[in-house]
Amino acid sequence: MKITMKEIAKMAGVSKSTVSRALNGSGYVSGEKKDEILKLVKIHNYVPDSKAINLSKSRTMTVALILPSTSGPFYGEVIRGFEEILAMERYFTLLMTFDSQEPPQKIRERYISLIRSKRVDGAAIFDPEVDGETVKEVINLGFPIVYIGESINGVSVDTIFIDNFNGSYSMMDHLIKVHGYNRIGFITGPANSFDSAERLRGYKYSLEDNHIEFNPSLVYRGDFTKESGKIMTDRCLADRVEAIFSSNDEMALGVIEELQRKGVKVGKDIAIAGFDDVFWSKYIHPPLTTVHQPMHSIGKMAAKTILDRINSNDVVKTPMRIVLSTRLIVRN
Amino acid sequence: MKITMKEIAKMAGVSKSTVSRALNGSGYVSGEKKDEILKLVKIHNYVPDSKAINLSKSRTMTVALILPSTSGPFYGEVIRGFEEILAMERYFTLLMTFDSQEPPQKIRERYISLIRSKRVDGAAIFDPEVDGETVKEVINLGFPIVYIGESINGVSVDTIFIDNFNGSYSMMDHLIKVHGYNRIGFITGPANSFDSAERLRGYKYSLEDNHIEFNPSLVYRGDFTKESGKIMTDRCLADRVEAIFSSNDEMALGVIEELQRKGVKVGKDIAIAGFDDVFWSKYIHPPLTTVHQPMHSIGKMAAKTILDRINSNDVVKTPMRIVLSTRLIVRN
DNA sequence: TCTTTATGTGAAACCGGTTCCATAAAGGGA
DNA sequence: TCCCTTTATGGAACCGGTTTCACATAAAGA
Repeated sequence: MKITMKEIAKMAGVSKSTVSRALNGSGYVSGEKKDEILKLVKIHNYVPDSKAINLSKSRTMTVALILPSTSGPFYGEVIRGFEEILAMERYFTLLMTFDSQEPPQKIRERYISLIRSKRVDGAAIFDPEVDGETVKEVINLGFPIVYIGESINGVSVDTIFIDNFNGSYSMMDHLIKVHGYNRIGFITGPANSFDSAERLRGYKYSLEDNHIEFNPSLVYRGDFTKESGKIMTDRCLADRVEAIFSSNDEMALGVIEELQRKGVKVGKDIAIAGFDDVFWSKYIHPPLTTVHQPMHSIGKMAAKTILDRINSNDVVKTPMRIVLSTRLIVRN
Repeated sequence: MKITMKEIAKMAGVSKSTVSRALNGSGYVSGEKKDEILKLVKIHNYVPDSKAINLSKSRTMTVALILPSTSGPFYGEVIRGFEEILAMERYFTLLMTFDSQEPPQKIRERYISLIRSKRVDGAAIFDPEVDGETVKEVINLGFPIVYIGESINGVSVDTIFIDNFNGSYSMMDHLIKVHGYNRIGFITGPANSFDSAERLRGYKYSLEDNHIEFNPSLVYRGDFTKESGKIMTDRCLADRVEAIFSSNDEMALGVIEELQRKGVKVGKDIAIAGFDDVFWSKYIHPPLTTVHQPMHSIGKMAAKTILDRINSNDVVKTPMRIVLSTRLIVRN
């Protein structure tokens, strides 16, 4: 059942070393012996055991992708981009997810121990609420690591994230300049969300640059769920905003449903804009104007960055901060 | 940088064997030595190299999940269910995807070689258009394998799939018995789709059981894309059907959009039903009546089945066919 | 007191490859 | 002809753990 290199060697009347060389094309092997070995390999369907290769080469050709979930509209795209690049370089993707129920400490313990056990050659980590201390601990492991989704300050680590600020800024610019709205409400995400904070910053700066005074009472704290969008709708209506800019599509959907329930005409009486461009945002009624996030590119860049680190012997390579642009999607 | 068991042993003044036993709790180790070893392990942050463990135990604690993609509404759910179960048993998930561009032969070559290289202890394969020959080849590798998404005939292999037939049957039953429709059009998927074929079968049997004659001219060949839904709409209208049952939600959406463009009242002049219950099907206007597919459960069952095979020393265990029920979602 | 039996430990083999090194024959240049 | 490469090959060490086995000692049973 399990044929090893040793047996191939015996059958071919050569040593293991020669079989290894023949298979890898390393070192010298005479033509005839090579043919004979390759013939036997084919006949017996021999495939080297990757566990042995991994050990002796001390690398696994595997990179971990660590993220909060695999469902929902984003992560699938990230995974796809990631896997796409890794597969091209003959690397494998080890997936690790953590659900938000799990205590943060446990989550980090899990992925740190994964990395320390050297089961993977590197890791891309998408841990939206990670703290600086953890990041430091992780990079001190001396492994190729890239953090996704957040700009981590004060720590030397490769990061890849989305330009939330400019995405938000340009959406506001659109609402103000193209549609002429002045009174625009903003629904934030949860307090600890870096993404949300950046989007709020874009909102503020755009107002300022357009000479509209920032009114804190038009900023509503949501939590990225549809439900919170619904809840905030009433308050927006009470404040008589002309447009609502929701910091994600999910809440925008909540707003739309609630408005429709109340008989308010979305897009006429009040305008809605979202952020994310999740895949259903073009299917809802009316289609949602939103900011597209290049999740697929994020996955690809993460993979490229990691491979770059793995293949670079230059240990002291300067960490990079890769910012990917968003794109305004105008629909309604 | 890299501390090994040997060095821990030397520092503790014991042999590797003792360290190994202390760490794994196997065999006898005296209390004091154990404490001393554990102390050193903690101090030096020692974590055994999983590559070495893998080799000597000849298992990897890793299971492959092989599927066509990671994006879209389905696969994320499958992955989530799969990973969820594996993580609980301290197994890892190795993800492998293939895009539809790639020639089928290459795809299979890739995953067969993955399995043969013994990089994983088992694999769940979601390969919708796999042929019987390939499946035979795969199971002859003697590895724990489960095929997802399709009932494979004549081959002894664990399979997990959705009850497309009954899902379709009960939708038809609903349309006929509850709404009293007699003239129902059916839009199929592509010719090679097993799912689509089963749904068509459900359509036919339900007609038969309800004493309505099957009319082949009311079956329209689509290809699961929204576009093909649009295209078929005209023909449905020409044939003056009372209801259209689309074999997936995507095409149903195409139909709805096309009907609305033509000014036909969806739900009044003509009824539409879909299949899949994708995320957005409840958000479109009007909300779509459809058949829910338990993708999350599929992932979970696949993982459980694989783990079961891995942990069972009973080699000749009878293959299982696990059929997961669909659920009718009535919305409009 | 004399076996058994339970406990504790290290040397060495093993998992299945890669790689270093010594050795040797063949070919090429002076 | 002599010396130096280049080509070929096998033995042995190594990667970093696990596991078997032999042996030693202490506790328990007869």
